[in-house]
Amino acid sequence: MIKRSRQREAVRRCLAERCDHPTAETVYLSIKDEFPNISLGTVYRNLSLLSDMGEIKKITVSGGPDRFDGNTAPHYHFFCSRCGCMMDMDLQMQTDLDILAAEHFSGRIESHEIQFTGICPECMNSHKI
Amino acid sequence: MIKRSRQREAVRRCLAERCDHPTAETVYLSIKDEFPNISLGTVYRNLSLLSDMGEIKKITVSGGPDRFDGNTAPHYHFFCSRCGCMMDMDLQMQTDLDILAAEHFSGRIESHEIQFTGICPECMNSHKI
DNA sequence: AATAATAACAGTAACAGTTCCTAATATTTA
DNA sequence: TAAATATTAGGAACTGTTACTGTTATTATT
Repeated sequence: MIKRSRQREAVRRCLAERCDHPTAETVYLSIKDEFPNISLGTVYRNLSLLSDMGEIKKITVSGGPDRFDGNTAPHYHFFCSRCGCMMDMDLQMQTDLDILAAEHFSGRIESHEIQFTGICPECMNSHKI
Repeated sequence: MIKRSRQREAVRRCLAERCDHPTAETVYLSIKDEFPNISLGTVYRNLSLLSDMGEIKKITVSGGPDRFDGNTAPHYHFFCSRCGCMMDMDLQMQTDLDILAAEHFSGRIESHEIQFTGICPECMNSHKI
């Protein structure tokens, strides 16, 4: 039986409010204003709990800590190789990819994820490249 | 100036020979037959060295250690959610995706990666699902 | 071939991100 | 209100990876 907790609410709320796909550490620091002595372990536990319940999404990034996404609707991500920021892509789901991939595959394909890489808009502006 | 070393050759050869996208640990154990006292650090160092030189590719997997791929030609991957194995997909590169994604994006898109998820052929056979 | 220069090594300590443990606290049930 | 128990804070422990150090292997020079 699951009980509600203020800390878990705060984690949930934090992810709902921001769209920058924060890390556990960032969520922790962000919540610390409201709960000065929240534990990092609590943040981790609730992040994976919410993730297991399907209320948030965990995003694995190469060579860095995991990030979390409050937007559970299927969508793709962009990762800036310059500043390391991550953002959602405005691109409809390519459902046909699963079908296309299944043609030469004898297993079962359930889903796919796409991660784009490049230079984010902000980096394009701030530095001349 | 880079000098050749038997250990690095072994790492390179190991990845060239197998197509199961081994982890650093797996490469280490595999090489240990030939070099009984090779250091895990040496394996890590050479894996990232070869990766930096573009001779192999590093693959980041959610909730597990990094894997390495001796096939540097652009291709997509499949990850089995049951046994955790990883395999190459027989699907041509969807280069149009970068163009499509760029339409509603003011940054610069350089590339993309796709990872399919589901049940691998072997798991489909061995267990009735 | 011998020597010098230095890249790479083995071994190990340190590190980052994450999970696990315990006694205390908060939430729910009765 | 009291009992039951999920959750917490805090910190120890764990995993994957990188960095450090003195030694060894490889290459360049003589």
